[in-house]
Amino acid sequence: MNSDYFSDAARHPMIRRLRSITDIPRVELDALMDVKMKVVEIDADIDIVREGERPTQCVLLLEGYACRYKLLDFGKRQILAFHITGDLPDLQSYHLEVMDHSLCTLSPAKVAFLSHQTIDYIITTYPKLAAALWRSTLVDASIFRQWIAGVGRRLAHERIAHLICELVVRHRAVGLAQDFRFNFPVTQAELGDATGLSVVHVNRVVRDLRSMGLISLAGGYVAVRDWARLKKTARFDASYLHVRGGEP
Amino acid sequence: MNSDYFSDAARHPMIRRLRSITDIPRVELDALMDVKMKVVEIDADIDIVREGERPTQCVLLLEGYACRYKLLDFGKRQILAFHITGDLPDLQSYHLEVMDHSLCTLSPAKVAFLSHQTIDYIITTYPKLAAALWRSTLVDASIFRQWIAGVGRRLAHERIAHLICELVVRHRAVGLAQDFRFNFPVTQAELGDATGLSVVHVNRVVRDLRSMGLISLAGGYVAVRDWARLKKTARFDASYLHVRGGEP
DNA sequence: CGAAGGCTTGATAGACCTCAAACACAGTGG
DNA sequence: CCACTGTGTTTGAGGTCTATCAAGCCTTCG
Repeated sequence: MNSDYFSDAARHPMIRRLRSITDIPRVELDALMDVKMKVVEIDADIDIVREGERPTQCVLLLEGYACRYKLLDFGKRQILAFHITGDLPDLQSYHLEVMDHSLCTLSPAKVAFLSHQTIDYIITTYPKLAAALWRSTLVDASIFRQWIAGVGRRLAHERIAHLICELVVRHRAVGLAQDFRFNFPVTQAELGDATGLSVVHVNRVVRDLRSMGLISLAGGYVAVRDWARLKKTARFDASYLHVRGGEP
Repeated sequence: MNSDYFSDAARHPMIRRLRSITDIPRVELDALMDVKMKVVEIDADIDIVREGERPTQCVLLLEGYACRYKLLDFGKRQILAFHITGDLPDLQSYHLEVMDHSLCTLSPAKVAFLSHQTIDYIITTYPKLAAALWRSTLVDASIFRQWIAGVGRRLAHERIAHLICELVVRHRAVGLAQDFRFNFPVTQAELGDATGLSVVHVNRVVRDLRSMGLISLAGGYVAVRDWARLKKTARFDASYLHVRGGEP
């Protein structure tokens, strides 16, 4: 266990995350900080949980990127969500026994494992934390809905711009993108699997967004060059992220 | 209040629904049946809640079809979910103050309203019901994930076949499609908005599925003619619906 | 330095869209 | 009873966004 993370509520990634979407009383925060978690370092491109498995614990992402995905026929893949520091990417496994998708690191990552028993204890003891955890899965669901609308009805440029807008807001909500620049260790192939596009097309769209002066994307980082115009081309409205205080 | 619905647990739509995905002790079921709900009849094509609103109650669908949708620019629309008898289509509003999408009837419907206060009472008093409600929103989220994969990576024929497979299983799970035939008061335009396709293309795909002898679709009803082949063309696996006892 | 993975670009192809119009059917009213 | 209207379905034709195939380039790393 790393005291850097867990000694101080302001630095506890899970607390930052939960507090970004809801208010939690001090007592319950303190209780959460006392929870024992096994911390593990994991390489990039490692499946943490696989579709069909029956996990007995949930993952808390402390550092790095992860994604959820489904595999389809003919090697096709659909990424369902990106996850960043503080996220609980498979909290649903607490109630849904069998994984209906897989969870995979996209970069070297540090994660903590929370046993379902522990979650049980938290939920039955701390009503506000219980509410916060439920709410967290509901925010995930809201993002899923937005993604359905994206792949269903948006053009390629809008989809990719929208995804970047989403990640900007989520990073900023937990204090990880001060100047509209943040870690983004995602290949163009993965971007394609997330947006339902081919690598080739992703590449062309990214080239366009770059040449329009909206973003720069290289070396595992995104920097937003023109937030207003990026939002406009994405037709982005952050309210679906249900962040307290709205878009930063 | 209609005693037909609420006098007997086996006929209570919400109880059928919750029991289809999880186990709930008798005491809590009885408690749920005692909950007061205002029952209202609503015409087809009426918005029950709209994006941006802050509802103080949740909807329980007693009869009829409803859908959740988002409106996009240029009159584009994306349907996010279909809802049938027993569903709680906007339960997430209990924790997410502002609606990020709208809820609309697709047929004449009968709904009951559950105030957030009532839900509060249920959750704080009956832990198994609390778990069941959370689980219900998690099943919704699982369906959203499947839909992302559908619009993102599946061909038109697969998408529509898959949607019908999903509705077959969901109807059967609550006893509403004995012989693989069930109510489906959905226009082809709405089918298109759900699958991310144009009306014209939906029409052609439906024509194909019909001529392949997989389904018949008319007069507000779907009948599955060849379940095995329909599943195969959809590449359908019901596990994402997290129905107790699996696919019927 | 060779291998591997990721990025980039060109050319061709296909799935699906848009436009347009005809058809079917139920409800309405004279 | 029959036009009239509106909504939903169906079909044809042409167009486009995006996929696929193919290949070259760059960077990283053992």
